[in-house]
Amino acid sequence: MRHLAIYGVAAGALVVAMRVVEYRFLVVQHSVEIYGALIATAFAALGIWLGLTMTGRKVVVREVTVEVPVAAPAAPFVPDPARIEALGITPRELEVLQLIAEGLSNKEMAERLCVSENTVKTHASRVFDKLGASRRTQAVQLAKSQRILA
Amino acid sequence: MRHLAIYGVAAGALVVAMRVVEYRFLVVQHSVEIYGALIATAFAALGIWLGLTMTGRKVVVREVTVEVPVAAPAAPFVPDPARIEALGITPRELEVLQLIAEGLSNKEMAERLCVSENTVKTHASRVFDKLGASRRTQAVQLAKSQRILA
DNA sequence: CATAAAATCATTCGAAAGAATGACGACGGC
DNA sequence: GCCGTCGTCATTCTTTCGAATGATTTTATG
Repeated sequence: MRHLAIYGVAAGALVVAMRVVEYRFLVVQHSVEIYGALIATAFAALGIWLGLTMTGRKVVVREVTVEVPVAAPAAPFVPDPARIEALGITPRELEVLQLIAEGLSNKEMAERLCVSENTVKTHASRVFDKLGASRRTQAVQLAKSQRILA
Repeated sequence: MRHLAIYGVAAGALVVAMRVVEYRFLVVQHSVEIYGALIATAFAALGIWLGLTMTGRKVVVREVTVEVPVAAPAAPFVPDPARIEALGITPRELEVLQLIAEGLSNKEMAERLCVSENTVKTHASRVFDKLGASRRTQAVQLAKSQRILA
C-alpha cells in the first residue's frame, strides 16, 4: 500500500521534527500540553486523511437541488416525477443518469459520487433496463424525450 | 454532530491524561519522542476512525422548490454553421455526430450510412477530437451546448 | 423489531468504443 | 499537374461499457 509508505515517511519526518524542536520547547519551559496538542492535531488530521484516502471515500455534503424555474425565456424544463416513478427509477439512478447525460465516464461518476465504479455500473444498468436502453447515449435520448432529463 | 462531541471528549480526556503522565515522563527523563509517538499514534487512530465513520453520514441538504411551469416558448433550434465551420467539422462528421446523439451504436450507424464500422469510428474520432470530447456522451453534451446539435 | 426498498460492492465476460496509424481514391482549386 | 480536403477502410491495441449475478448494508417504515 502506498498509503502506508507515505504514513511511514510522514511519521519519520515528524519524529525528526520532534527532535529538532524538542529542546526549544523544553528549554523555554513550555508546557508539554502545547507540544502534544500540536502533534495530536497533526496526527489526527493525518489520520483523517488516511482514513479517507485509504477507503477512497470523501466527506460529502450532498445537495439535492431542484431546478429553480426563473423567468427563463427558453428552458421551461419540468422533470416529470410521474414518469420517473412509473418507471421505478430511484433517486440514485436518476443521479447517475444525469451524470451520464453530462458526458461523464463511469470512473468519473464513481469519483464524483464517492462510490465504486461497480456501484455506478449497477445503477447505470438498472436505469438502462428501466428505460429500455442498451447504450448510454440511447438512455439519454430516451430520458430526454420523456421529460426525465433536461 | 455526535462525532464532534465524541472527538471533543476524547481530546479533553487526552489532555488530562497528558497532565497525569507528564511529570512521570519528564522526571524519568524519558525522551519526548516516546511521549509524542504515543499521542501521535492514538490520535492517528482516532483520526482514522473519525475519517471512516464520518463518511458514513451524509448530510443531505434538500432544497425543495416549487416548479412554476411557464408557457412553453418552444425554442426553435437553429444550428450554428459558424461554430461548425470554426471547429472544422465536415458534413459527414456532423452526420455521425447526430446519429450518436440519437443513441445509435457504431454498428447501427455503419448500416444506416452504408459504410464500414471502421469509417464510422474514424468520423467519430475526428469529431470527438474537434469537439474536445473523449466520449460520445460528452461529445453530444458539448455539441448541444454549442448549438451544433438540437 | 421485522421487512422491504435502496444503495453498495464484487466478479466475470464478452462486446463496444476509442486511440493511433497508415493508406488510397475522388474532387476541386491554383 | 500538384496539393489539400474529404471520405473511405484497415489493423492493432487499450480502455470502457454493459450484462448477469450474488451478496452485504443502509434506510425507511409499518
